[in-house]
Amino acid sequence: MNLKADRGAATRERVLAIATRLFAERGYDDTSIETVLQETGLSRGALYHHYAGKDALFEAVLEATESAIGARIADAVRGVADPAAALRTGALAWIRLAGDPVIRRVVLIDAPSVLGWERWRAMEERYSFGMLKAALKAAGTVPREHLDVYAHMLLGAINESALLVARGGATATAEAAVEDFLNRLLKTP
Amino acid sequence: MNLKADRGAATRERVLAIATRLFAERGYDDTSIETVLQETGLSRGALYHHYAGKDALFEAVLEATESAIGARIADAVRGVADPAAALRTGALAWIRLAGDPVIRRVVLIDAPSVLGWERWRAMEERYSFGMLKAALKAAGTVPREHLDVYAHMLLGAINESALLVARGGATATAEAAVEDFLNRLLKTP
DNA sequence: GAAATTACCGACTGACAGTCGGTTTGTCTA
DNA sequence: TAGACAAACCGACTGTCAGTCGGTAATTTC
Repeated sequence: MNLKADRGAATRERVLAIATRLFAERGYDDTSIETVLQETGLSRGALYHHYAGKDALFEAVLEATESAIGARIADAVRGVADPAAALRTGALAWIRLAGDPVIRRVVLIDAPSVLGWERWRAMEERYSFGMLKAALKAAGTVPREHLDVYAHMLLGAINESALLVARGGATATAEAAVEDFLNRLLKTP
Repeated sequence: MNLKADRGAATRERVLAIATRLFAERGYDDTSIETVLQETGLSRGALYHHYAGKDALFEAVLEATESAIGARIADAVRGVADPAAALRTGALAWIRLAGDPVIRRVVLIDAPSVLGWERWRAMEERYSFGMLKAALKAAGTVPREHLDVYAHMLLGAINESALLVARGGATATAEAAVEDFLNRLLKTP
């Protein structure tokens, strides 16, 4: 079980890479399985052997993307001791990452409606949202009982500004505004 | 031009009401035009005579919904003199409205991906976002150059908590958290 | 009363996601 | 090492759906 398993894994990876590009370029709806087949050179049967359906393929793309984002933000934050500063650094890193069309289209726009809010939230929990909540807790300026709602609101706010930047807004202004926003929020009242 | 125009308008309204219900119950993708035809008793040709396509129908539904939301929030805020208080009142009203499945599904989940971020933003600008920005400006505690980004972040935050409540989260906790959130944000630094 | 406009009809088309009964090709075991 | 087994891969086929188009009927306009 080696040559064969490897071939399967390689195929899955190839499909994933191509599907990622297509989903980012055209969005979920305007990407046909037909196109994925053409670009990968695979047959219908082969594709459906590896991925249960179009949603499953999208979910795999999303999972890989979220994972990559998580790693890059973790990199940016590494070595920042102060929790509030880490939160700020992480948020700014995330905003800059949102310039990437894959992240914008796949993660910020299509994911909630394709997966449904439930599954989308579950995935976010494992990645960006989870990190954010932990950081917020470490900062210690938010009452325990509001932690969850706060983390949601904060993520919503940051994602929204990320979309704004991604849409061609002024990056510098947005970053300054986000810093200001966070400073106000994280101050002990 | 009366009997005829009236009949047309009545048909459009009937379709709109039924489509609204279907989109809210099943979401955009899982609502087929076929079903709309069955439930309205209309023919294909007639439907496409009134609405250019499925997106156009959805957009009409969204427009009507947003307009209704705007009116209800304006109602809630009417008579509140202090801008900051009005902002708080409006935000809480919005969160409560988000319990409605039509609003949750159509406005918060499907709209961005069906219309595309561009057209979605343009519509929000005319309704909730426009109101929010005006209120924020009136409050006067946010630097002018950050007003736009701030309004976006705030709307993102509020929408997110609205989704949380709509998904069955604790309403009271969420409302308290939102109040706290807004209080921190609106304080002059 | 004729021309124009509007509401409405339904068969048809093309695109697409997903299915299914295969064949081929490595892998494990008796 | 033969033969069972499973995984990778194939492509014709099906059902569903959005959208089109050449109509008819009814009403308004001139």
